[in-house]
Amino acid sequence: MTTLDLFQSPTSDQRESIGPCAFVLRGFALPYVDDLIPALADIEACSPFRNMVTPGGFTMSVALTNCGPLGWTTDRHGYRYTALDPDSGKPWPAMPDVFAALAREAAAAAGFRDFDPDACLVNRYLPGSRLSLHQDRNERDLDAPIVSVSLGMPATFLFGGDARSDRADRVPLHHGDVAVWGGEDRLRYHGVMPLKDAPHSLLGSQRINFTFRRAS
DNA sequence: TAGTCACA
DNA sequence: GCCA
Repeated sequence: MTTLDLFQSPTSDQRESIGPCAFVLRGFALPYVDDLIPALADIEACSPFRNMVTPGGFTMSVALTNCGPLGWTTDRHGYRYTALDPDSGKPWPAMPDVFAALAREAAAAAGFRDFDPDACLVNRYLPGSRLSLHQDRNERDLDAPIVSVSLGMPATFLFGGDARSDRADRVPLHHGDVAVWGGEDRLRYHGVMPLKDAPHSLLGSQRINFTFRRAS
């Protein structure tokens, strides 16, 4: 029996290793999609997608919103997690149970037990949207993994090293795929190539990504 | 450097 | 790779 056998999950059709502690779970989110979409509509109704500005003064091509106790935001002064939506002044919408369940199950399938996310960043990519290489390093607890769910149009995920200059692997991500990384891979640089327009049957010309984190 | 640009 |  190999180490991976210990992590087998009945709902995980296919697991790809992209690092010592990093995996792509192909199609893992598919059974959840019918519940995720209406929940997303509720979130968007409370806290609409918006294009935020980075500390460098540039507007992100990716539009975002959040759900859960904490939400990731950026402005001219830096990145941070906030309890309130800066646009509405109200708390971010609650994290739907189905979101938390998916994140927890995916983490477990990748070998990370008891993942309890308090933040879900929701990113919307339109054709041309991209995310340049960056690290997720604004979370208090770096022991918890990152769980990233892909819906809609496919994208090329870039998975680099611990330095920005390290070469990045290109990983295709499709509707329903879930990427999970943590442990020694927790601080690896990653990003998304400019999105190509290839309309998805369910979501049209967009890609939705949920990124679950333990921020505090 | 959660972005953009110039240049090889 | 530079810049800021």
